[in-house]
Amino acid sequence: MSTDRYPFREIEAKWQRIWEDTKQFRVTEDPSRPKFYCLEMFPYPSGRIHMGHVRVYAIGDLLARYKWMRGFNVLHPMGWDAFGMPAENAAIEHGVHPAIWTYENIDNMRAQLRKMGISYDWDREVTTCDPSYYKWEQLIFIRMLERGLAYRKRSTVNWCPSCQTVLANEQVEGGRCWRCDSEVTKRDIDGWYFKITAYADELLAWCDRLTGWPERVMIMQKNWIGRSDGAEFDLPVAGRSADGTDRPGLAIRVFTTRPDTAFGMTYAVLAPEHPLVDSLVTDAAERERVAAFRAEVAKESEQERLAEDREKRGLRLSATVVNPFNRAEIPLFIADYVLMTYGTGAIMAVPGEDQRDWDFAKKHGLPIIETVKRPPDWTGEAYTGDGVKINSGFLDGLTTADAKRQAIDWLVAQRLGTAKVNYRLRDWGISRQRYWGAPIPVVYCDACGMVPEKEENLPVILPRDVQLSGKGGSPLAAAANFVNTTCPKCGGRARRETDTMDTFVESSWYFLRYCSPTYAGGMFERAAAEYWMPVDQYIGGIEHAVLHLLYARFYTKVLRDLGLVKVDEPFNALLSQGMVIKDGAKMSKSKGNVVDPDDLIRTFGADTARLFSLFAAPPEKDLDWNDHGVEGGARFLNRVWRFVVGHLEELRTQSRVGSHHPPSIEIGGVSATPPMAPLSAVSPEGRAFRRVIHETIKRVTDDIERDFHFNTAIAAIMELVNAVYAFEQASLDRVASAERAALLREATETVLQLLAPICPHITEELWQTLGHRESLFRHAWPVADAAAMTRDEVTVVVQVDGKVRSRLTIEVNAPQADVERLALADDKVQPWVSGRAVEKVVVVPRRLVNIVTRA
RNA sequence: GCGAGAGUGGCGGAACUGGCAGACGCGCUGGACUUAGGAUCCAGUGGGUGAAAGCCCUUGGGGGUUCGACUCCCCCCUCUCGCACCA
Repeated sequence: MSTDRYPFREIEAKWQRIWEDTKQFRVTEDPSRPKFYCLEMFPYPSGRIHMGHVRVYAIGDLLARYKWMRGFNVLHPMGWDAFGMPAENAAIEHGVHPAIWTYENIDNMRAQLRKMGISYDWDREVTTCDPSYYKWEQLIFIRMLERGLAYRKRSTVNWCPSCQTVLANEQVEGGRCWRCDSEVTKRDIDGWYFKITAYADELLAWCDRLTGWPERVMIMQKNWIGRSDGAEFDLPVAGRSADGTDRPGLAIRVFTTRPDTAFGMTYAVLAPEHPLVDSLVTDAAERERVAAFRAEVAKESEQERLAEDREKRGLRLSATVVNPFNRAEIPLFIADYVLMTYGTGAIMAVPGEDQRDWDFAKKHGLPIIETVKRPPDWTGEAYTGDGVKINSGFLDGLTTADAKRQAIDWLVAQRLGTAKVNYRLRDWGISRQRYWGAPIPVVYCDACGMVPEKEENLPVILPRDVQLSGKGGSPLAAAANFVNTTCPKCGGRARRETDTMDTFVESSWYFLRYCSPTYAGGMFERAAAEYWMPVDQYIGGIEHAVLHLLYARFYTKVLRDLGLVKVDEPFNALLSQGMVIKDGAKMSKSKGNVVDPDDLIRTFGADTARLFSLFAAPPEKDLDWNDHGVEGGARFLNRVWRFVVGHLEELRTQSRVGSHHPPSIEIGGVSATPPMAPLSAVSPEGRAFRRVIHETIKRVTDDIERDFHFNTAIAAIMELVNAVYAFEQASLDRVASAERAALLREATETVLQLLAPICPHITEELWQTLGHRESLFRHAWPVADAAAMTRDEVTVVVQVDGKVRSRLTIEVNAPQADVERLALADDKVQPWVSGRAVEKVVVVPRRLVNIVTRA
């Protein structure tokens, strides 16, 4: 590699120091300026940053600095998602206290991030394991408790045997723990829940309103919430009416999205764990069969669940139920394909219109009734499409949609059921049987039961001295000083809750804390939050599509309903960046394809690392890391450096074309250079070059502004630099030296300005070298000069029958007829037209002519 | 199975509302400067054919719409991601 690289080490250290010493990126609320809240997902302090961090923070900094140059008041903070399992595991393995481990890691990572030269307002740094932070979420917990939004229940939960804790549904991916990839098992356990289901509809509705979010993420969230509209009604158990009347004594409540198919119900199914099963069994023998079936299902469920084409297993009960629609008595089963966790845990089975029921019916020899007329060419099994109702009593002849409504109306009229909406979304289980998390601020008193801690006693501080074994059970339970307390209500003896909160609770509101990070009077200062919120641009990995991003949306709505914030949604726009890949695989130690950002920055500098991260791929796509590509980035920056340093004398002698020392105007604290006056009497080379300069400004601005296409923005800057080199050569004897110097100056400054958000150090340095006293980031983003971009002539492609045969250079506004005539007369076109009849000529102004011929 | 997205040179990737396919970078080839260069600069670089001008082919495959298709429509293939018995 290069031996004469620009001195990036000194430059980067120098500017990082200057930005910090002058607190250049410190911001305060300023109602007179437009604000821009730019936020990247804060990191877990694992100890070292990785290339994924480099990428996301490079993207964020580009946007922040760009907006800064556009005159926005930019909030760009950084902090630490500091609670979590790895700290605890480190403690168990190496005997370091999680707090020490965490804070050391934070120091390391902060130092690493500083070397990237990102425009953070470090005065706003937030660390979630600090009691002054989690105090406020304890307070909110109590508020939620008061409103029934936090509650405790015993339930079957996801248990990670490796992490020794409960996981929320969102934290199980394909039956495995999201963090450690262990297979998740089931457990019945008491725990705390946040009632996210109360917001299911609102979360869903906003999915369509958050237009700044990627479609993909919104679809994932919609699917996760999983709203389905249908009906719920009772199937009376035959011979079990309460008092010999029609009113059902014992009945099975079922949920269906297809009430229109009720006449096709030929059996019904309960989940094996359904609580009613016990009261339905008639004798000891059946009880035994049921117990055996349940045991079998429980045993195999975990592995079987993942098996493809799993056979549906079921057991017929002696009890039968009555289909209220047609009074038919039908068999009742328990079967593994019905889940207790969804709907009512029981279904009406309509094999004619449901493939699962069809499979089961075939296996158990149950009748199949079609209730929707099949299309003429139908050859499938269960038919799930729309159509006209048949075999359905009073619904016959209706469309499926009408029949659904009528069936529900009928159920309501008969007082048998109602319309019902079900969600796949479950309440968020937030209890963790771990130490390194925020304590849940409640106590258990023998006399008063569960009692929230008094607000004035908050925060409930996580005790320092705790034995961590990793062997299971909440570690806090063994901390007698912590557990034993007094009841906030009666003053009697009480025990503290020993579970801690899911760390996703901290990340559900950190963006609010950044608005007023040291505020001691509450979670955040109202005025500050009202000024800064919502986040204008959020940037982070797709892996949080339904985790953090859903929780944060929910939590924000809770805070809104508690009267604390005004916004409905925390993040106006989301950019979800792709992974960093190398050699076709995600970087990992086991694959040996890890690139260490420290090494990278040491060898090439932060500017190069950032440049390549942004250049190699558009942000939403995976980035294929390539060491040679990085060298290309370094080469480009060297090229910029060499040009400026090598032409310093010439560049310094001249101010910009059009005006000497353009006056500065102030836009929101940023001094703007007004557009250049149009040039008069300059050489053709000079005009062409200046057009390239201003076209580049437009391209780069559009690429950033329109769709985050930073890779093409960088390509455009590279083209401009190439053009600078070319012009430098070409202009030597053809352009007057004053004009040449002025244009080179304008081009150079433009390059530095456009490159500034991407590579802030080298550009600051060269900007200063050119004689500027003030930081580049106190100068405005350049504005493309429309006059410079006008052209007199354009190249028009001439096609004959769709194939390019020639090119014409013509006046921009040449009349269509002239263009057509010139094209037909062209030497290279002639041979292709002669002997053939010209059928028509298509002229696309300023672009192309297509001559269509016929033999 | 359902849902979403993607298939373009040796590689990463460009191509706005249909209008010169392959920008920019990597790699490679040649040249210049050099004691030397793995530095730098210049030139070339989709495939085929040709001495050259040129011609033909080319955006996963096959149809279609159109003067014109990477772009729009239909069918198929492959890959990635998400959900996965959600009634």
